[in-house]
Amino acid sequence: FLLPTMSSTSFTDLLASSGVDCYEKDEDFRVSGSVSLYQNGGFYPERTGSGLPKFKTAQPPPLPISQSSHHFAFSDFLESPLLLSSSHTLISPTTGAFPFQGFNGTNNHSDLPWPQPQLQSQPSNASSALQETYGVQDLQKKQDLIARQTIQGFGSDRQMKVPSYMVSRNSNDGYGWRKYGQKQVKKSENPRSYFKCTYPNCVSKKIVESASDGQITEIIYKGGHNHPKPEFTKRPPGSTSISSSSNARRMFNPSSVVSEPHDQSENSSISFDYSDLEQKSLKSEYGEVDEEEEQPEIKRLKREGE
DNA sequence: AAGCTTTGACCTATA
DNA sequence: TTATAGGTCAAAGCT
Repeated sequence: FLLPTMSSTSFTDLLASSGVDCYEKDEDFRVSGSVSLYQNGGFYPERTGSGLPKFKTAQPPPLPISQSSHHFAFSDFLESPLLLSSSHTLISPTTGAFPFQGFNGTNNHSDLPWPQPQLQSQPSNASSALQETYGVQDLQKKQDLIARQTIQGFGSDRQMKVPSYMVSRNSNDGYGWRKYGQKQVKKSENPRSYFKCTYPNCVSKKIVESASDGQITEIIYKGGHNHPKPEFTKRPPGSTSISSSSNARRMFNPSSVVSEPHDQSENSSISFDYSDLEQKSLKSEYGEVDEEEEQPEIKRLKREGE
């Protein structure tokens, strides 16, 4: 299942899917692979007995991810934050930081096409990481922090910021988000922006904490989407790239045909094509060779899957 | 005109 | 009960 290309997926591709891709077909709350980070990091929204999302959970439930491919789209894997921890992490084009490099091999998934069960079932890893990262002594009091394990602290011994282009465009995760508030909170020097999913009746929300320079320092997801990613996104005329939405859609309807191989949507609230951006960034700023070689492969394989 | 962001006010939970 | 902080509302303005 195209696994060989997964390791080539850049970290930024994964981060780009900052949304909790947890479209539910039923109350079973089946989630797709991209939730793995949330599992480890606590973004995973927990369900209460009433079926309502339970936010800020400290103990993410066991991840019911099927490792079979039929619940999983390649594009979702491409977007999966899981790979953020892979050995193929990239230098952030915007920050110059090495995102998610803090695992130091203990949670190295570089050779894993999919989150390993033991990792999924060990939320304490996140706790430990946080404890090391932040020196948190009282995890009971910090469960909220754990639940909202941020990208910046995910197994890292130093703050890792998400390149601003990944989120600052307001959800490069294929979903539409509408900002409904902003607040300066005490616990953080950076203001928080509050977003709601624009899909009708979708209660999914996210909170983005960003520094003054536009860099995202924290992303908190609340609730899961009760719908697939929008299939059609706005895009500039003449665009020929595939959007993450289109890719994701295939997960729900594998037989669907994506007419355009590379939907490059630049609509700020719908989707954003990071792969192109990343490629450009890598080429122009870092002269990345691997990505230059492998990105076309990814695109080619994407087309093959259609 | 629709949909978005901004932003002060308001609501709610917690200590 | 009150103070505080975080989250949300909603009117206004913008694109």
